[in-house]
Amino acid sequence: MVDKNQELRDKGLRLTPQRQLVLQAVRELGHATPEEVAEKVRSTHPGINLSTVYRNLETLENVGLVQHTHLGHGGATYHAAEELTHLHLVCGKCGSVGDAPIETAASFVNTLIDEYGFKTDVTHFAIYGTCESCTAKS
Amino acid sequence: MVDKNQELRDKGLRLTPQRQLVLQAVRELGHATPEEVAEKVRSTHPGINLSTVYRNLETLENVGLVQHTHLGHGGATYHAAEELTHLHLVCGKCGSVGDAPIETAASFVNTLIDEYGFKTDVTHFAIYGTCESCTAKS
DNA sequence: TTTTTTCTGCAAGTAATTTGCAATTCGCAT
DNA sequence: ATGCGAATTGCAAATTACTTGCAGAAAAAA
Repeated sequence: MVDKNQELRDKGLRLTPQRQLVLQAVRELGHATPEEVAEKVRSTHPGINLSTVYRNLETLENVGLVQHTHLGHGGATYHAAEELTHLHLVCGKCGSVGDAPIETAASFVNTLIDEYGFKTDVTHFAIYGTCESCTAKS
Repeated sequence: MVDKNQELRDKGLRLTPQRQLVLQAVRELGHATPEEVAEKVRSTHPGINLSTVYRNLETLENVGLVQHTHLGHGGATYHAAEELTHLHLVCGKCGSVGDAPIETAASFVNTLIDEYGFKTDVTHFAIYGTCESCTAKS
C-alpha cells in the first residue's frame, strides 16, 4: 500500500481519501464519465462532493495518471493512463464503448504521419460508428 | 436561385431567410460551432436568435444537408453534407482542422468491420493529434 | 386573400461543469 | 506528538452550452 501512496506523493499530490477513491474508481471502471466516477465512489463513500470528483480528475490528469477523451456526445470520459493500450469504438446508437488493440490502426497512423505530417494521439483515439449488435438490430 | 430554393423545399422545409443564412454560413465556414455559425449569420443579419440557429442546424441535419461531429471539446461542429468527403485531422494544440481523403482510412475501416463487426461512420471520423506545424514548433 | 402550419424570437429552463470561499485536513517541521 | 502553512474539500452560486414553451410572425396551401 505504500506503493500506491507513493504514486500520488511522487507527483506532488496529497493523499486524501477522496483522491485515492477517484483514482481507484477510474481504474476499476475502465471508461467513465465524471458522473459515473462519482457514483462509483459514492457507493462506498456517500459523502463525496461532485466538484471534488471533477477537481481530482483534472488534477490526476495534470500529473498524467488519468486521461480524458470526448467520445460521442457532451461528456468527457476518463480512463487510467495504464489503460491506454486500445482504441475506443464508440457506438452512436447505444453509446457502448468497445475496444480494439492499437495495432489495428498502426498502418493508418503511419500513413497520416508520412503523408500529412499529422501525429495522431492514440490515447485520444475514438472511432465513431455502429457496433455489431446495433447493426444486427436494424 | 430557384435551385437553392428547391433544395430546401424538396426536403419539405420552408424557405425562411434565417434558414438560408444558416445553411449558407455552414457552407462558407467549412467547420463551425453553432456559435460561430451564429456570428457569421449576424455579420450580415444581426437580429437572428441563437436558438434559431440551433434549431436550424438540427433541422438541416435531419434532412441530411449538414452534419455534426464532436471534434475535441464540448461544442459540436457542423459542416455541409457535401463536404463530407474527407477525414478531419483535429490538432489538439492549435485547434486547426486538416483534411485527408477518406481512402486513407479504407483498410483500417475494413479491418474494424471484419474483426469487430464495427461499422465506422466515416462522416463522423475525427482524428485527434498534433498537426505538422505544431509539431515543428515544439 | 384567407387559412393552415411552420418558424422565429424571447424568456425561462436544464444539464454539465466551474468557481469563490470558509472550514478542514494533510504533511512537514518541530 | 503538536502546530503550522498549504493543499483540499464541501457547499452554494455562477457559468456555459444548449433546449423548450409559447405567442406572434411569416410561409405555403387553398
